[in-house]
Amino acid sequence: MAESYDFRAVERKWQDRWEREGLYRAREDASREKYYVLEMLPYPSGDLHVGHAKNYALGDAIARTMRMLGYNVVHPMGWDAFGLPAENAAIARGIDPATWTAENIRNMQRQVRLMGTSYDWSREVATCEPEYYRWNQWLFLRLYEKGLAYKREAPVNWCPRDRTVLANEQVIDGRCWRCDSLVERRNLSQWFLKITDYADRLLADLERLDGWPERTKTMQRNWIGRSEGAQLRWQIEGSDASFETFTTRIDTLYGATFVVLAPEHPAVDAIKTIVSKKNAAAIDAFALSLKSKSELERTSLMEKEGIFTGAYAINPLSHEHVPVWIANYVLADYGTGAVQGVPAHDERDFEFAKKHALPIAKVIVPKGGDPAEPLEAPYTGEGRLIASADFSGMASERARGAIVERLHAMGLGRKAVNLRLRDWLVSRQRYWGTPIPIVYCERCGEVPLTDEALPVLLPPGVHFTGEGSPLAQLASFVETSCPRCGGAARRETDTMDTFFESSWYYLRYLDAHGESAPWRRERSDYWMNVDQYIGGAEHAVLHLLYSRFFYKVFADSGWVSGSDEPFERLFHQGMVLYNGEKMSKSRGNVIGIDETAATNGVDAMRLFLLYVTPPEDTSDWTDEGISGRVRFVNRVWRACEPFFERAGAVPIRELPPLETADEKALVRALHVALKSTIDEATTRRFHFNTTVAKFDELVNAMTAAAANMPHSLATLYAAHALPVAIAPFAPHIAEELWERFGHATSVHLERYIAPDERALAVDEITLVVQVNGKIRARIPALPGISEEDAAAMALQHDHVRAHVEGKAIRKRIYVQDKLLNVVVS
RNA sequence: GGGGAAGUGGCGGAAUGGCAGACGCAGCCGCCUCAAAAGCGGCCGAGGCAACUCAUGUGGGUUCGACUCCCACCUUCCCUACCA
Repeated sequence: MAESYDFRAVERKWQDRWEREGLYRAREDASREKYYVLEMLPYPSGDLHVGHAKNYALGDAIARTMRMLGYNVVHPMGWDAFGLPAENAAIARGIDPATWTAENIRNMQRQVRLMGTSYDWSREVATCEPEYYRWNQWLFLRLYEKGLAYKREAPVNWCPRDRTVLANEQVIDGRCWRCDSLVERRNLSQWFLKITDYADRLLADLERLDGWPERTKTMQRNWIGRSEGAQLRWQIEGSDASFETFTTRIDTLYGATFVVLAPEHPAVDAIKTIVSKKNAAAIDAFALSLKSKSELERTSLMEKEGIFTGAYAINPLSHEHVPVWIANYVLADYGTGAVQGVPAHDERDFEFAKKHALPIAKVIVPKGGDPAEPLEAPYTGEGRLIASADFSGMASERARGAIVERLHAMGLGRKAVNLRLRDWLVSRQRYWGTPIPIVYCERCGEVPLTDEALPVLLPPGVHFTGEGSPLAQLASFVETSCPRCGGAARRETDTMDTFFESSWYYLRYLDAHGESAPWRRERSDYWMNVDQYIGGAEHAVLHLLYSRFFYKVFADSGWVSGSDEPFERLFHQGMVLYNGEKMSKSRGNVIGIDETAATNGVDAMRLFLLYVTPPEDTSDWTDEGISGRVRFVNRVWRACEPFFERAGAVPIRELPPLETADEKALVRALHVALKSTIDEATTRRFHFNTTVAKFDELVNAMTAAAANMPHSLATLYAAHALPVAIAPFAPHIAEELWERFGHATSVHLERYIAPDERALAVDEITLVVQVNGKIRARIPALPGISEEDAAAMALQHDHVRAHVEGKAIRKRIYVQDKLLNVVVS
C-alpha cells in the first residue's frame, strides 16, 4: 500500500540537512555572473506571520530559480535590531532590551528557517551587535569630517509619548509613525545629516531607475519637492529690518496687496518694536495661541487665521506700501517663512483676502475680458502682463526672467530653488540605538572620537523609567575625557535613528565579519548592486531615500565603484489579509508561521502565497485557499510515487520518445511550466501565480498518465523531471522526491531544465476564422499553414461561406497559426 | 486640491492588440465505499430546445480586430497635501 506524504517529517529532515551542509553559502567567484537578491531586513518584533512569509516566499523563489539557472546568488538575511519596542518592553516589563531583542531574533530566525528559505546564514547581521554598530559610528565620523553631519538648534518634531525627536519622514499626518501621538514642535539642539546637499542628484537620478515602480519614484520626487522661483527682499516701513519672500510667480509681483509672515519669523520681533503696544500684544497673543496647538491642529485648520501686525512693507518694484500680516498657514520652515499675497492670482491668497477684507482686484495677468470687472475667482494661469510698469505686455514666462534680473541688479532679489526636503534629523533621546561618537569638552567644545576609540559601547545596567534620556542619567557613561586635550568631557547621550543602520546594511552582508572596514571594496565591487530588492511600499520616502543618499556619499568617497545607486530593481509586494481583514494581534486573526507550517506544511504555504494573487497585489489568506495547495502537494506525491523505483534511470536532460498525443501533451505541460518559471524570474514580472497554475496543469496530466500509461517513458521522464522543475517553489517535497528517485546530491544543486522547442511545439493548431472581425469558425489545422491554404480551408466552411457569399473580399489579415480575418463589404 | 494604481463569473484570478474567463476555491452530478472522509471523473458567465446571441464599470474614439491603446466620465483603493 502506498505511503501518504508526511510533510512534517520531510520538511524537518531537509531543513536540518541543508543547514548542516551549508548548501546556500555564497562565495565570490569572478568567473560566474553574480545575482544579489535582497528582502528588506526585518525588525525582530517577535513572531512571523504569513505577511512576512509572502515576502520571503517570493524572494526565495527568485533566489532559487536564479541559482538553478547558474548565477552565483547571494541571498542574505539579518535583523534591524535597534529601536523603540525593545526599550518600551524594558520600561513596561523590566526586561533588558538586549535580552528581549536576542530572544525575538532567535525565535524569528527559527521561523525563517522553518520556511525552508535559502539564506546564507554565514552573512547574518544584527544591527544591535557592537561589531555592526561600531561601523555605524565609523560612518558617522566620516560624515562628520565631510561636513555632512552637524549639530544645530532648530524647531524639531517631538513625540511626547516616545520622548524623542523624529525625522520629518517619521511624522505622518502630524502624528508619530510608531505610536500615533500628536507631534509637538520644540526648539532643540540636534544632529542632522545634510541630505539636502544631495537633493538635486537624488531627484535627477530617479530618471535612471528604470527598475523601480513609477509610484515610488513619484513619491520621492514629491517628497524632495523642488520648486524653482525667486526670492526677494521687502523693507519694513519705518525700520531697518527686512525679510525675504519666496515665490514661483514673481510675474504677479505688481499684484501683491499684502504680505504674510509666519508667527515665528525673526522679523516679527523687529516689527513689534515699531508698532503700537496694542498691536504688539495682539501679535504675541496670536503667536501664543498657535504655539499651544499641535502641528496637526494648526495645519489641518482649513480656516486661514491671521492678524494685521500694524506694520507695512515696501514692494521693491512698485514701491507700494502693503500691510504685513501674520497667519497660521505660513510655515516658518518652508521657503523663507514669508509670502507675498496676490489675491487675484492665487487661490489661497484670494481666500485669505476675502476673509480679512483685504483688497483683491489687482489684476496683473488678465484671463481675458475686462480686468476692471470684480473678480469672482482668482486666475492662476499664465498670460500677458498689465499694470506692471515696463513689464506690461510681457508674457508670464518672460516677465519672470526680466523681473528677477531687475531685482538682482537692485540687489533685492535672485533666482531661487526651494526644497521641501529637510536635512535628516538623526539623533534620538533613547537608549536602544547606536551611541553617537562625539564628546563635549569644556575647553575644545564638540570633539569627534578617534577611530581607535570605537566602538562606544552601550552600557549595561541602565535603569528604564520612561523619564528623560536613559544614557544621560548614567554618570559612568557620560563622564569621559577629551580625545584632543585629555581634559574632562561629557559624552553625547543621544543615539542614532535606526534608519542610519538600515541605510547601508546591504553592504555589510557582503563582508559580514570583516574587522578592518565596514566592508571591503573587493567584496562590494563583485556583488553590488543589489539586482533585485523586495520590500513594502511604506518605505518609499524613508529607508529607500536614505539608502540612496548614503550610497551616493559612498560613491563620492570612493568606497564603492560603479553606479551611485544601490538598488538596481525594486519590487513592492502586497500585504496579506485574512478573510478580507487586516491581521492584527488585537483582532486575534493572525496566521502565524508555526501554526500553518504544522497544519498545512511549508511547501503548501509557500505555493499558496505565490499562487493566490500576483505578488504586488493584496492577497487574502483563506482556509479553503490553503487547503487547495495542500491537495496539490499531495497530488504531486501521488503522481510520482508509483515511479520511485523506475524513473531515476530515465534521463531528464534529453527528451523521451513521444509517440502518442497523450505523451506529447504530458511532456509539453512540463516544458510549459519550466518556461513559465524562467520567464517570470528573468523578466522580473514575478507573476509566479501563473507559473504555479502551469504546475497544476502538469500534475493533472501526470495524474492521468500514472493511471493510463504507467509504462510510458514519457511518464517516467515527467516524474523524474518534476522535482527539478518545482524546486524553487516547493523545495522540501522536491528534495524528497529527488532522493526517492535515487539521487545522493541535492536537487537544489541541479541546473534547471532548459525548455525544449520540440517539446513545446504542438501538432495541431486551432485556426480562428473571422469575417469582419467576428468569429465565424474554428478550424483545426497544421502548424505553419500558409495564408493561401488557410483561406481556402476557411472558405469551405459553411458558416464562413454564409457570411462571405455574394460580397466582395476587401482584405485578408492572417496571423500565423492563430487567426484569419476576412474583410468583406 | 495634487499624484498613483485598479475595475473581468459566486470568489481569487488568466488573457497586455488576435479563441474572454487558464488554474484554483466554492457549488452541483457521478464513480469508489456498508457508510463517511479522502481520492478519481464530469459540469460550472447570462439568455436560448437549438443554430446562435449577449457579456470584461459607463460613454465615445483608433483598428480588419480592443479586457488590452487613446479621450471623457463613474466607482474603489493607496499615497500626499495650507508647499508659497
